[in-house]
Amino acid sequence: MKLDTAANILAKIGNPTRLRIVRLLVRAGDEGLPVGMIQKKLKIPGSTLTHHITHLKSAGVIRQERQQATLICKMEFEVLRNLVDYLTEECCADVDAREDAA
Amino acid sequence: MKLDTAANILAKIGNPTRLRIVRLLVRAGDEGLPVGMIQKKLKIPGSTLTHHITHLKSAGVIRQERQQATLICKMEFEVLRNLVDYLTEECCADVDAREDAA
DNA sequence: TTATTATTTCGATAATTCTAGAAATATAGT
DNA sequence: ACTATATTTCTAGAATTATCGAAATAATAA
Repeated sequence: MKLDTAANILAKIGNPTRLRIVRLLVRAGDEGLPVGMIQKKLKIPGSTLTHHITHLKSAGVIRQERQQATLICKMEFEVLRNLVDYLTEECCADVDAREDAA
Repeated sequence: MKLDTAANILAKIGNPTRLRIVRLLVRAGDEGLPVGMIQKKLKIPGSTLTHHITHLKSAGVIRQERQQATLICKMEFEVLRNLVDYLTEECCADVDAREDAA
């Protein structure tokens, strides 16, 4: 994973409201959760919620699928997993500090 | 780890310049790296670098220790590890979606 | 105590992000 | 066609963050 990609995802889920959305969707599993249900739980205006959903989608963290009149938000678990892997590698990198890699 | 704490750390390391700083410091290990060395590698003005270092310190991601005339930046590895743990728990949370937890 | 190197603080501007009301669009039922 | 529900788009103001030059401070050596 490229540094800028990782930074982008981190920045997106680094917003408290969006991190709450992510938590909800992770717990919802593969079934996902309708936008309306997320709104109900977070108690924020729809336009604000859409704003945050747009950010999460743009970073590839979630996707949306229509089911009749309602839109279901689903976690892209692999993206999240890749991010954790990236951080883990960074975190546990060999201590024999390479001089390059900036 | 509280959600807001995690979100704060994520937001801080979600900036590309700061993520580069973190990478450098992780690779530098427990010895850390002087501010000047970081500046040399990132090629950014000192005041800009200080700005980012201040953010990372405020989130507890790094600390600074003086060694004579130079300030050494060091990674707070445990904080990073805790963050990864938090994300991993979120990521691998039980699929039997709890109705609470928002 | 003057000079030098290392780093921060100050201050100002530009850029981005957040928030949310109002209007628009989409889907489906009557 | 009309209504209701679900969600987004538009828009604009507020808030936060990023950038960096100039001046200030810290530590040390000459």
